[in-house]
Amino acid sequence: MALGKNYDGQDCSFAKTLEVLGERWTLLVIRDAMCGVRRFGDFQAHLDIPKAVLSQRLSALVEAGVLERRRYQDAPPRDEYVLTPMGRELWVPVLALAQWGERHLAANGHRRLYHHVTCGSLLEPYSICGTCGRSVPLEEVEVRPGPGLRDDARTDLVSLTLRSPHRMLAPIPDKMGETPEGRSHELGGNRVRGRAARAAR
Amino acid sequence: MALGKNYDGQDCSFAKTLEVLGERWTLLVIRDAMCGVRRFGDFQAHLDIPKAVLSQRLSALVEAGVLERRRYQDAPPRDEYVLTPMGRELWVPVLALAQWGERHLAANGHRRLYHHVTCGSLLEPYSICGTCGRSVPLEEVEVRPGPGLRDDARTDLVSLTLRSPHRMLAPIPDKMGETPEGRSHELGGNRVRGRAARAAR
DNA sequence: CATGTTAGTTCATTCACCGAACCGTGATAC
DNA sequence: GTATCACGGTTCGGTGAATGAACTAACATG
Repeated sequence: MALGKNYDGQDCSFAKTLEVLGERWTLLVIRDAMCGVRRFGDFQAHLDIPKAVLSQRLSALVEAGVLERRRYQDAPPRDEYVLTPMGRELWVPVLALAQWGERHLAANGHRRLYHHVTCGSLLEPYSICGTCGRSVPLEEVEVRPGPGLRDDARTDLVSLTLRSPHRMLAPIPDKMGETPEGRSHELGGNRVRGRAARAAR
Repeated sequence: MALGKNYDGQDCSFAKTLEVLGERWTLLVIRDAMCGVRRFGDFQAHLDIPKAVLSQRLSALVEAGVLERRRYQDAPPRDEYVLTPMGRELWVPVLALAQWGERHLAANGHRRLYHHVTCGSLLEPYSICGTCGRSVPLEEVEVRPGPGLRDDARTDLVSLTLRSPHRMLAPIPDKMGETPEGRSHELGGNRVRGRAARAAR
């Protein structure tokens, strides 16, 4: 619980919302899920979050109906976590928070640009497409790297994938384009290899 | 800090946003400020938050530029906390989160309804007025109690004020309409008297 | 001068987060 | 077949933040 249980008389749904979304890491998990992150290891490498916390957050979000846990492989049992329709509706507040941050906290220019995938236009506030004038749902959005992303040293699979334009909700691929070596410096985590073998069969 | 300091390589402003807004209680403080709560005691009584935490959150929000601390009385030095323009821009994400919660988490119907004050229409997502079609800024919004608020037992000044329609950002009044007595049951906090004396001079 | 009000701070306890280590299951290497 | 590795967790001890109660400061009231 994000705010103690004594909420019997609390008067607005905002508090209830924060009970579901307000804990540390939770909104970042949701944002990653919107970008197509589905697997435990990808969340973990990209967010650099303790596994125990990630596990608890994923379970809580499944419990709350924001994520759905889905078996995608039985051999070693593996699940992935995907947004439910209820979770996808969080696009509005998530984008609004992101755009607020871009306006007021991004010193080096925007880091992520959100485009309407059908016409390519940049999204304006409220997820409104500058060309169509319509409000664009998450399914029609593409993230592109912005100028503020220049010096991004992260080497995890999600960060690498998002260095190119990426359709929201489209799964992060199993591997990247075979960067042969010279990547094992940094702080030990963030390895990219591995899934290639299983995926190749 | 909401998420540890190791954010050198973090890739989206969303994380930075959550460093400012993501801590426990912070968004509730902002939401209260949008409703016109300005004084330490009113925040404290309405949110039922430990004073130490409230003090820390208010200072952090002032530091971040979301709130402005403003002396309103010198006799005993007293400050009030009001939203800056940057803080007022948080209306869009705050409303979006509130509306998401109302849709998905409010079992007994909506608790708060947000109306465009000039034409009276209910606000749609993105703070768009159903009648005008324009996006409505916080300054033109009125909160009204919704059907889900039926059994609201809270007796603090803010809750009492919000039982009637209230213009957003309009300060919570110093006192209510003299409910003579019969209010000192409950759990000890939440007293309403007191400010009448000073205000009357 | 005793009491009350408001906005804090201080302090001890409790709780959540953290990182490291460990575990279970299956795949791969030898 | 056995050793090793990858993945997705769980367990556990240490740390830091949240909590609630008590205390303080500055003034007002009676």
